[in-house]
Amino acid sequence: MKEIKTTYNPRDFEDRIYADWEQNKCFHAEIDQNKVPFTVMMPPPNITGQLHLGHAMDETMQDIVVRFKRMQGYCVLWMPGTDHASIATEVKIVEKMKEEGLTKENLGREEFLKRAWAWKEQYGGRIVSQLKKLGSSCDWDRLAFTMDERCSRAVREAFARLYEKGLIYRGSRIINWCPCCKTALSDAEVEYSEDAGHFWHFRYPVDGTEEYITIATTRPETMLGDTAVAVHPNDARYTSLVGKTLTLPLVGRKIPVVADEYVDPAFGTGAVKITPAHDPNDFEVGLRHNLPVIRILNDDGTVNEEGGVYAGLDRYEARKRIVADMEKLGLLAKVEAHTHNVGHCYRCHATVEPLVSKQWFVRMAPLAKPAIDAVMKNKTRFTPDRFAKIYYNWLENIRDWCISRQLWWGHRIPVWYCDDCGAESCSRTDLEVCPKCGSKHIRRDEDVLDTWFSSALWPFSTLGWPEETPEFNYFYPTDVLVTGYDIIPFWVMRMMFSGIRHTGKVPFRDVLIHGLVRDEQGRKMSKSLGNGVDPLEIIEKYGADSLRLSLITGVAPGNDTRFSEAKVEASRNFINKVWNASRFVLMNVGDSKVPTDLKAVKLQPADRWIISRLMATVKEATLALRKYDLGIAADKICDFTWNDFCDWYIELSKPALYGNDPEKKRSTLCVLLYVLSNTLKLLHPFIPFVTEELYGYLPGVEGRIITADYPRYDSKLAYKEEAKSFEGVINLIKAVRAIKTSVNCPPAKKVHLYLVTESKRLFTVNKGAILRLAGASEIDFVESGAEAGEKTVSQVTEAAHIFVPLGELVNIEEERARLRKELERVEGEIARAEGKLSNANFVMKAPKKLVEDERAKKQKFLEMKQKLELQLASL
RNA sequence: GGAAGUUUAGCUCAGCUGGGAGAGCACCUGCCUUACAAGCAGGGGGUCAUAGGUUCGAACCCUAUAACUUCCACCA
Repeated sequence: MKEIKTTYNPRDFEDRIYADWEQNKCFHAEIDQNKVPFTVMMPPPNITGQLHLGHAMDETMQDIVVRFKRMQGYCVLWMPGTDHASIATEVKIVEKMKEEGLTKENLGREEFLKRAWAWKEQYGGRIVSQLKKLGSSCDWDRLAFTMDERCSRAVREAFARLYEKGLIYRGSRIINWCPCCKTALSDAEVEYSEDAGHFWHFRYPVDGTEEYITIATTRPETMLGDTAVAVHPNDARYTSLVGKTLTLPLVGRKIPVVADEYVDPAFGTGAVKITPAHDPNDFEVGLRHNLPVIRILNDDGTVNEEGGVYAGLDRYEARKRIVADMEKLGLLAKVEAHTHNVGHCYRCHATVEPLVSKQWFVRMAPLAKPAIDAVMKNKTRFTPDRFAKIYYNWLENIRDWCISRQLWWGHRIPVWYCDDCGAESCSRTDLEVCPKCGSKHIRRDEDVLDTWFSSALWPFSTLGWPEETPEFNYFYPTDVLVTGYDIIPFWVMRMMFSGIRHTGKVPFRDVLIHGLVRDEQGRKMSKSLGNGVDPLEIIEKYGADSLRLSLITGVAPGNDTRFSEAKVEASRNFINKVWNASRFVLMNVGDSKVPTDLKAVKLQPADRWIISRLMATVKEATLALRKYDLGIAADKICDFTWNDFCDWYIELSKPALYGNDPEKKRSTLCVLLYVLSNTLKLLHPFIPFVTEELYGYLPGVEGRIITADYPRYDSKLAYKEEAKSFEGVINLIKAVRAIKTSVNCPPAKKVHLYLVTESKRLFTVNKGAILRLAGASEIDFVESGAEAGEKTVSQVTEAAHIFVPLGELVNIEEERARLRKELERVEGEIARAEGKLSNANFVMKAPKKLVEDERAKKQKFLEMKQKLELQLASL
C-alpha cells in the first residue's frame, strides 16, 4: 500500500493531478464514430480579464456536466477560448498608453495594433492558467481566439453573406455614442441608471408677438441643435401657435412650432424642443416634419462649430454656460430637481449621447423571427425555462443592431469604397482595386465590428465553419450552453439567430442559465465597492475542490447566490471527511488481497443496506444531473457519503474488520472498497482533484477516475426489502443512544439491552454492530420488560421494545413523564391517521397505495401505543 | 408603464410532477469512542409573507395584497 497522508491538503496534489490529466490528453476529444458526441462551448473570457467568482461558478458548472458526460461514455468536446473584447481591451491599452503620454492618433493604427497583439500575448494566457487552477477539463489543444484565423474567416464569411442578402446595411441613424470611448454602441451595451438631474424651463420667444413658449429640458446644451418646438395637436393652450415661428435664443435660428402626437400634453409644459440629431424620438418627429438635422457635438463630447460661441466647450461646461446665459436674458423660467434615467457606457460608464451617425447595422426583423420560433418549438430549451421570456422579450422588441465601432482592435469591416466611381464593395478577401471600375483609389472602411459579432459565431466558427470540416459535422450543433442571465441579450440571442441563419441549425439544444455570485451581504461584487473575492486566494487557502463545491451546493438553478468563506469551509470539511473515510478503508485493506467483485463474497445485511443506499443515490444523482440540477445532485451524493457511508456503514463495518472471522472481514473489505470507489466516482465531477488523488490509491483499479465509467443503477443490487428491514437495526441503535442521553448516562458506560421483539434473527445477526454502536455489553431477548428489572428506561421502535436497566441513574418519575410524552406523540400520530382514514373522500379519491400506507401506519402506532401503556402501568 | 424573481428555523438557503416541513452554519448537552475535533452522539428551534380560492389533501396550483430584488421600456 502506498503512503497516504493523515490530513487532507489540496496543495499537495491539485497541480500535479492537473498536469497529469493534461499530459495524458484526458481532456482531448477526437472524433469517434462509435461514440455519441457531447459538445460544450466555453463562453470565451476576455483576454483582459482575470478569473472572478462568476467565472468560477460558470466554469465549475460546465466542468461538472462535461465530466459527468465523459464518464458516461460520450465523446466530449469542451471547447475553450478567449475573446478579443474589442472595446474593453482597447480602453485598457489606451489607458496604459496615456501613462506613457501616447494617444492612438499619434501612434497610428498599425503601431497600435502591434501593441494590442503584444498585450494579447502577454495577458491572454493569464486567464487560461487561472481556469486550469479551477480544474476545467477543456480541450486545450483546440484553444480558440475570436481573432485567430479560423474565427476571422468565419466573421468575414458571415458578414459577406448578410451583406449580400441586404441584411447588413449602412445608414445614418440615432445611435448611442460613448464620448469617452469615442465609438458607437449597440442598445445592449448601454446601461441605464436613475440619476439626479435638473429640469430647466426655457422660454423661446414667438416671432411677431410678445409671447413666449416655454419648454423644459434635461439637456440644455442640445438646444443648440433645436430645429423645432412640438406641441400636441389637440392641446388647446398651443393651437394658436402651431405654424408660427420662434427665434431660438443664443443661436438666433428661426424654428417652427409643429403639432405632433408624440408630445404628452400632461408632461412638463406640454411643449417639447425638438433636436433631431440628439434624441431618438426627436429624430422621428424630425422625419415626419422634414426638419433639418443639426449635430452639435464632436465625437469627444465637445460642442462643434454649430454651437457658435460655445464651440469647443465640453458638453457639461456648455450646459452651465447656456443656462447662465439664458438666465441673463431672462429666459430661464425655472429650474426643478429631476431624476431621470440616463444611459451609460457598459465599459467606461460615461454618459452616452444619442446622436445621428453613419453606421453599419444588421437588419434584425428577419433574423429574430426564426430565433423566436426555435425556442417556441423547443428546438432549444432554456433551463430554468422562465429565462425564455427574457429571450423573447429582447427579440420581440429588437431594433436593428449597430455593429460598427470606431475602434481599431477588432475585425475590420470588409468593405471598400472607391474614390473614383463611388462604389461600395464587400469582399471575403482584401481588395487592391475597385471591382466595379478597376481603380486603385479605394479605401477600406475604418471601423471594426462589435465584439459580439464574432462571439455570435463562436459555436461554429471554432469548428471550422464555413468549411464542412469533420469537426463541424460531428460536434455541431452543440449540446449545452452554460452562462449567466445577464448575457442573454448580448450573446445567447445573437448566437441563436446567427447559428440558425448561417448553419440552418440551432447552435445548442440546451441553455443552462445561472445567476450572479454576490458578496456575503448580497451586494454585487464590484471594484468600486472593493467587495470582490479573488477565487485564486480561496483556491490557495482551501483548494479548488472546496471552492467548486461551495459554489454549486444550496443554489437553485438561475438564482443568485451569496458567497461566504464559511460555505467554502463547510465544503472543505466535507472533503476532509471523504479523505479520512478513504484513509480508513485503505488502512484496513492494507496489503491483503480483496476481491473487487461483489459476487465473490457473501453479503451481510449491513452490506446490502449500504449497497441499496448507494444504488438509490446513483439513481437520484444521475437523474438530477441529466436535468442539470447540479445542486440537488451534489446534495444527494454528499448526504449519502457523509451520513450513510461514513456515519453508519464505516461504523457498522468495524466489528467485522476487528473481529476474527476472516470470511466476514474479506467481504466487508470488498464492500467498503466497492462503495468507496463508486462514491468517489459520483463525487468526481464536483470535486475532481481529490477524487482522482484518492482513486489512485485504491487497490485493483486501473486508469484514472476522470475516464472511469460513471456508476450505473443496477436493480439487482437495490435490495429494497432487506434495506428496509435493516433500518430496524439503525433505529434500535438510535433509540438506545437517545435513552442513554436522556438519563445522562456516560457514553462510555456499556449497558445491557433487553429486547421484546419478533425480529430476533435480525438483531442476532447484527449483534456485534449493535453492541458497538449503541455502547452495549449484552443483548437478551425477553418476553416482557419485567425481566429487565425495576430500574429500567424503555423505548418503543417499530421492530422492538427496548428495556435498559440503568440502576440509580433512573428516576421513575422522570421515566414516567418521558413515556407519557412519547405516548402523547404516538397518540397524535394515530389521531392524524384516523382523521385521514375516517374521511370517506380521502379513502375514495386518494391513490390506493396511500390509503394502504396510512392504514399500516395506524396499525403500527396502535401497537406502539399498547406497549407504551403497558410499560406505564407497570411503573 | 411592461416583465421576471424572492419572501420557509437566529443566519444563508434547499424542497423534483400537491400526499406526514429539510440541510449547512449558529445554539444547548455529553464525548479526544484506535479514519476524521475540519470530528462523534443526542437535542431545542418554523401560523412555509398576508388574505381568499381550487382540492379528500396546499410551502407547492389559482386570485388579490404587501415588502424587497432584477431586467426591459421611457416624458422632452
